[in-house]
Amino acid sequence: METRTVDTRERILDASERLFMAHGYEGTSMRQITGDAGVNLAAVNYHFGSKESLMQEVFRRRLDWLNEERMRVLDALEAEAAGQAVKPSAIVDAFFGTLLRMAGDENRGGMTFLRLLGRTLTEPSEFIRAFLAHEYKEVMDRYKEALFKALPEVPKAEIVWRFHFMLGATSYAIAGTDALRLVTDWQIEDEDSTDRMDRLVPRLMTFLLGGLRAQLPQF
Amino acid sequence: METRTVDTRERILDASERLFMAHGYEGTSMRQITGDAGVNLAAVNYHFGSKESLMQEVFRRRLDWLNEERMRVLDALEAEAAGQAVKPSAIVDAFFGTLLRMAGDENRGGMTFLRLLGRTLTEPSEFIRAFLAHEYKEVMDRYKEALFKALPEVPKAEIVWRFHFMLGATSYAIAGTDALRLVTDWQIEDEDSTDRMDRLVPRLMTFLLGGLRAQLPQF
DNA sequence: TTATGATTAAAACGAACGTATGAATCATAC
DNA sequence: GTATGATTCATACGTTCGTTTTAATCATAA
Repeated sequence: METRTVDTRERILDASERLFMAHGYEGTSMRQITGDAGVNLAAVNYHFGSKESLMQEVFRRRLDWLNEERMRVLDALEAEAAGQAVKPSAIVDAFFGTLLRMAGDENRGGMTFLRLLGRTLTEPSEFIRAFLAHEYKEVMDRYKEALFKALPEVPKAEIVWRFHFMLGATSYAIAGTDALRLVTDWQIEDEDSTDRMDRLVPRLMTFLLGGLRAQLPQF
Repeated sequence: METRTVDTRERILDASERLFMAHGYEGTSMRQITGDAGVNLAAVNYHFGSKESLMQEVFRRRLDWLNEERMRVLDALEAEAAGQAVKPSAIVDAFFGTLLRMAGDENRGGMTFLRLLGRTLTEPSEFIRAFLAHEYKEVMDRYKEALFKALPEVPKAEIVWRFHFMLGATSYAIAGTDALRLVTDWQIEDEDSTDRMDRLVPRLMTFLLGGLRAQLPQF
């Protein structure tokens, strides 16, 4: 009962991750998934119950670790700061850097999962929206509070918005690592695709911090 | 042949814009669209040929004006600069500000279209990706060149990436004008929803320019 | 007023969808 | 080796999908 089950479940989850990333939830059929995974059509309903539950499991498998890691890192930063405010750059790196570094970790989904996450955050079906809101709530609240403390001179509403802008920039940065040229037909000459992800992290971080710390707009 | 046809076409386009925005392309059925529009099921295929062509027309109806307007504004800026480089803030406002100001113009789709555009940029089906790439190519190239000229000390690859980050932040800012709390459960207290859009423009612009002009990352 | 072309309407098409069923096959424990 | 429960398999169910077809209805010009 060991290897068969585990293999089948994993194969389904891997194929789903790939296909949901490429074609979205509604655009991916169970027959594509089971065909790609090389398992029987009925296997998804046997192991996961339904397509919706499968989608949730695809996310849970990755997000559980990601959000726990984010909590751990922020815990460490706050312990180190010993009551003082944590630097904004450290908070941003803990949240977005931890996410981006998943791209290099194939065991945690790598680029495929990141791109799936990026696109799903803007195309949420009702059920997945509710699911993500629940999965993310705790972490979001922690980081929000940390930023409030780190930037006491910036109004809270402004911080919330800027966090949201950062999410968007990051989402596009991920989703568009090769989709960039698909929309814009741009090319970045002197880099091959392995370099690109390594350079993306400092590039994006610089951009995010520039935006986060920008001078307040005048009303 | 006048009012009937035009009405039916417009009613279909309006309903499609709403429904595609709310549920995505694959998640919206022709029966929902024609039901919502109050027209016969066959009307879509009669007037537009297919669901794909309908989707393209939904975008063309709005993007044609948007991209022409972006061209006009940039033309004016460059004429005014008389050979000198245009200020980055002016370029960013011409591109993103022009987009955001559509939100207040109900005749040009308003928030509904903006949110549709925002979500579609990250969830493109193959056919719509190709369509958008074609629709946007000319404008993108113009603005890219303008930014190269405006920021000669920043490497071109860096500018391309930052443009992409700005697109992402803007897309989220739009798509999330009320979806923010759906993912994060955040609330921005002291503002009602009419205020929110007006304040969003300067907020986002500040963020974008902060990111665009951030000090270069150290490799 | 009648002929003509454009539009709408009702109904049906085959294909694909997510899911359920019951038999076959597997691994394990006795 | 046989019984038992877990898993896989082939197949079918009922729905819904985008599209097509054919007839009815409308607006307009002769």
